[in-house]
Amino acid sequence: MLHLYDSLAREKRPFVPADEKRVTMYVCGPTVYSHAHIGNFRAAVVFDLLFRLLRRRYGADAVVYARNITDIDDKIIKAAKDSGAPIAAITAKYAGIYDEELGAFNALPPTLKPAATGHIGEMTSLAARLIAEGYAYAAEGHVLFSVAKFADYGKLSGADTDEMLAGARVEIAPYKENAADFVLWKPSQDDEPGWESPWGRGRPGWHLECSAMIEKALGTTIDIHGGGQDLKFPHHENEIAQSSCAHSGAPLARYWLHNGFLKMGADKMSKSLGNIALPRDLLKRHHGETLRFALLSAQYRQPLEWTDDLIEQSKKQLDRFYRVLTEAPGGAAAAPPESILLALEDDMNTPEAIAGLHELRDIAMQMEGAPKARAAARLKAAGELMGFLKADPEAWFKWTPAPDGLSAEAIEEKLAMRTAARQAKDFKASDLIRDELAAEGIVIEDGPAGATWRRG
RNA sequence: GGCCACGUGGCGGAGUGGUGACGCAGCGGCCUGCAAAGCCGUGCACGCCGGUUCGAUUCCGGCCGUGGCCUCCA
Repeated sequence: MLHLYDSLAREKRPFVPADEKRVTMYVCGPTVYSHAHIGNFRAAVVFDLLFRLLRRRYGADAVVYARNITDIDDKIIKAAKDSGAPIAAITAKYAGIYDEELGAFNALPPTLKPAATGHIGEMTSLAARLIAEGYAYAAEGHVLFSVAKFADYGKLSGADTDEMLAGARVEIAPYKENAADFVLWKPSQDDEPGWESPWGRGRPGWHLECSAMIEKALGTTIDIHGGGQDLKFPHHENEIAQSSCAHSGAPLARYWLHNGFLKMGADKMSKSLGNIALPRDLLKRHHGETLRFALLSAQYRQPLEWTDDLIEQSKKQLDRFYRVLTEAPGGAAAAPPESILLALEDDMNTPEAIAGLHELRDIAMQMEGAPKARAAARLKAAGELMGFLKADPEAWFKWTPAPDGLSAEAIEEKLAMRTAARQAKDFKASDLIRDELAAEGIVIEDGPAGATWRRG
């Protein structure tokens, strides 16, 4: 039984989908105006893991996972103005890069990737319904949601709007009836992209996008809504308000999941602080799977400090797993052990699941022959459930991100020279070659079947 | 100021009312020509102060510290 911590209920609850034949999950995706950072990827990887767990339990075709693309937004408009490139070119470029880089992290493609600009009609329709029902009002080309009309506003974040506004540093727009009211639709200047609407030419507010896309792609009430903790307020609070009010009080999501942040030193990693690490740069030095392992090395709700040491430790652990696979390749398909499934289904306790992988590795390493192959196959199955151990084991150890450095051929050549020297008992010469290779980051290992090399 | 998290050994990071996480690093040993890998062994950690309890790192209260949200943000 899968258990998930529901941020709205503030407790871990057994997960029971409304319809086992169609399990629905929505996760707030990227705003595509520049490169995503590794913190953005934590959410994507965490919910990719959940997607995998759901697919395993309910069947690959029974899970509908939508991750949106925000391709209309003030930051995108600014990026277009700054660069002179058309908006569509910018959004297509960064949406493509996002998918490509996430693929390197072994993330499965979501079932659906709805884009905001493809749902303008749904958004204006939703806003119009909210006005008709008395939950929203139009003013000076804007459409605003009237927070006072929704009694549950603030329930998710625990926020009291009066209190929050008292201490907040926000300027209150004059057209707002209530300071906490938020924008559903806003007018566009002539040099800004816009769409015709009953309230004049304009564009959607960010929160409205998600509500409209969820309604269209997944339905009135979805099973799981995910995102980062910083989206709780106001974004998810506003989504709940919009969707519930448009649907006669029906809940937007049955389970709300929020992942914790990556930290750089003591601070949250964020674009505004500028202390970000980009997958684009990290992938130049590290295997995507190593980075995925690092992201999953803490339970998803906990903060995780992103450091080089974390990446190195992740690599070393994966090396130990892959070593088993090189020693016992090609085992028959196997099922992951129950203990690892239990850990993962317990609100995605990845550290405990990883401990289970180490246990499997220990068992496998002490075996030989067919039993070893079976144990290795179980390790591989358990790893793959988490999106690990997907690479060819031989290739894993020889993988290098950079085209510079010694080629495999050059290494093989030196290794052959060293083997000859060793056979002649000329250890001085053989050690010299080993030192030379070590200087290039190449580790030599003498095994019963001869010498092998790997990139350390 | 309001709201919400968190504080575990050198480091990362689970978990629990009463011996074990796990990993990285370290140390000792086996193996090896020497290494590497692997194997064996090893280290009385739970922010502070009270309370509840036969017993608390684990429950309750207070304090201190750190971080997040309240403005775009995974």
